Amino acid sequence: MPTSRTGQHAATLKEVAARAGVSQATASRVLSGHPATSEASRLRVAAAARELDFQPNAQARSLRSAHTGTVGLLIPDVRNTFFAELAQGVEQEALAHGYVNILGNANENVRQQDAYLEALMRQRVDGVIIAPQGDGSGAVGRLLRRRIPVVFVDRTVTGIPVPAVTTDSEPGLREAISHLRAHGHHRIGFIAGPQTTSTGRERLEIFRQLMAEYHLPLREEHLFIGDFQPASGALGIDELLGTTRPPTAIISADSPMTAGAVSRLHARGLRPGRDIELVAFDDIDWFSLLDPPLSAIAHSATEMGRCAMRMLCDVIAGRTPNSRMLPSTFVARGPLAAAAPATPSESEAY
Amino acid sequence: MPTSRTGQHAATLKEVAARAGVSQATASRVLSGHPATSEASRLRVAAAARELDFQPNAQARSLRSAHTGTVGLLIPDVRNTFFAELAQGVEQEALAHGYVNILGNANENVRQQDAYLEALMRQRVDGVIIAPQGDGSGAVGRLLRRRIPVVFVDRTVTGIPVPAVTTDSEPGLREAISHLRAHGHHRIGFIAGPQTTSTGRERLEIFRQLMAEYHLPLREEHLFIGDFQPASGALGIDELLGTTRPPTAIISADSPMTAGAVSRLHARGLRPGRDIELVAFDDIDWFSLLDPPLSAIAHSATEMGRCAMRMLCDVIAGRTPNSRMLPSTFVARGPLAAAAPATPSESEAY
DNA sequence: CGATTCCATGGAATCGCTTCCATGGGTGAT
DNA sequence: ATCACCCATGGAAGCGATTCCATGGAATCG
Repeated sequence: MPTSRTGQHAATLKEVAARAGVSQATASRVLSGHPATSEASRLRVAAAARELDFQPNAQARSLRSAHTGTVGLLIPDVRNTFFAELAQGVEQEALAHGYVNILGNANENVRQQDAYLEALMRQRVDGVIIAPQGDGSGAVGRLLRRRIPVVFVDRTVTGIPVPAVTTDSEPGLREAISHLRAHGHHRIGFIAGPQTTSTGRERLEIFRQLMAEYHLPLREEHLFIGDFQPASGALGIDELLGTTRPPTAIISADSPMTAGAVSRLHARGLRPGRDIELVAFDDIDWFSLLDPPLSAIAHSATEMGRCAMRMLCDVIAGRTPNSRMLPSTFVARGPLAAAAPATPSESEAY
Repeated sequence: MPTSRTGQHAATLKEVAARAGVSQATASRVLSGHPATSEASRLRVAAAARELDFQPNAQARSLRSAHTGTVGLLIPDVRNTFFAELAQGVEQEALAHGYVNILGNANENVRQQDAYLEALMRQRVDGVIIAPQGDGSGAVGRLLRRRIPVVFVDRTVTGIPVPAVTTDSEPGLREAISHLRAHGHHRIGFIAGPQTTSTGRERLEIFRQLMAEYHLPLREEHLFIGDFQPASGALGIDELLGTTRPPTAIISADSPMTAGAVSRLHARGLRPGRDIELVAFDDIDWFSLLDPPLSAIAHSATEMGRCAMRMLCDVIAGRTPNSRMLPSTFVARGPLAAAAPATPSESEAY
């Protein structure tokens, strides 16, 4: 059992060594698993450490050995379920690799992102996983100049060559649009994310291409650029429904905006899935609890997080992992889940 | 602009001092805002630091000065919106006080909680905010023995005298039960949280007392003990509805269990708020988007987080802040929002 | 004008740990 | 029995900052 130390200050290696009757060097070797130790000293040191309730000082250790055993994870918004799950994925994998995770929340705000990155650099984290925003002009650039291992997750920054794990939004969006068309929707609106983020740009771009490919008319007034936050989803609904020929279906580029959109539709007395079709990017558990349930484009946040952390381990180890794209799939629910008249090929697929 | 250093290694104070043509001591004083510095050296050092893109090494600094500028926040589940918001609150306040926040996720698991606490102690955080579980026998006890500043948030551990900010669940539950009774519900079920957590125990206890106080019959088979996770909410529904005289209303002790409960009710073809009344503890934004919307007991997670962080600052400063209880309120929605026949006093309150 | 005070400064110790290097005893090979 | 080798060990040098203490020049006072 831990001894009667009053706990005034944490025990140091020196004290442990003294108590075990060995040198500091030997004590250090035992405690950090160095092979060149004898059974005898191993036992003595282990006992002393236990008795003194010894916890190595991570600061001192990393000051000397140049790595800290911590990694930083910077996400744009903890309250966004997608990123919360992503964080959980990173964390699980980090723990498995013996890393501690410092989670920072940029609040969809470049300044706060940079402030956090500075803090992470000061903490000398061994690597950083970041879902970046803006261009690489701020702290992201400094990170790279310092040769700190970095992995991008979910988002990227154009022109910055960093391994990334992202979602291939194309298959999910394709299926969604194909479903919508099959169900008779020709005027499809899009509530996009901020064009300062790669996902914001990319999903909008793919949407445009697919609309063209499926020969669906796209009016600029059926596009709304939001900021990935709930309020802008609500605003998007107002804008899109205020047009002369409003869309009959709307795709929203992330779940917080979708929440805002659903809320505003309710306020207008419209029910998504009945009076107007709504498809969300990101599949959040409560979407299926609405009545009718919401169709969504799903991709695994947890898997993305785990993957990013494994990649970061590679970068830290000096390797250069390839970027990865995880698939997205369309989850048809409510009216869209019913068989559509004009798409025999897809129905046969099941 | 930052100079042409290749960024091979981070600049050290020594290099800055050399470039500025002053001693290390002076450079240190300038950079840490010590008053005893001349205008001249202040300018020279600042310039040198900027040119070398100097970032003080937090490890070295805290090795010497015994505080690290980091605090730890340990929550049971990031994916639980309540705790995500709480984390956001803590983080905002921490940032405002110049602290960086290491967020740990215990996953509602005592072992993982203890593993994280060990890591935080190794990192020599200046303080810890924790929503604890279990008794104080594990790492929580060691934390205190080490005299590391600790604040409990949301939950507490009985017998451990640590400042805490918690929710007073009584007013919210009282209003909820009073509303339910006014609307003719006499058989009220309860899906409780794990009895290893203070909130799990407390909410159940208060529920019992209030049922007695309102002269409502309480059957043990209308109580289900879950684990604060979605699956147990679903299980709770099965158990409670499997009784010979099932409850007409159910209160669920947190939002993930509520999500599970709603989901299971759907699967059974029942709609909460219509076929059976359901009231959630924790008010999550999508509750109001269901049809009919879900009534809930609300308390502010963000405020709780901010409050906890302020309290932790007090503890770190050597003060002994008083524990605080934040109020809970009942948000009546759907059928429960309609005026009830038999409660004139409450209706008049508005 | 000489003495006291003040303040910016540099030298050097220190925080707790890791790790290089030299040492010495024990082992296996010849 | 002798030599080479191996391996556990201790001494000591840092890692990069902060901070105490002594110092010397300028400013202030009598």
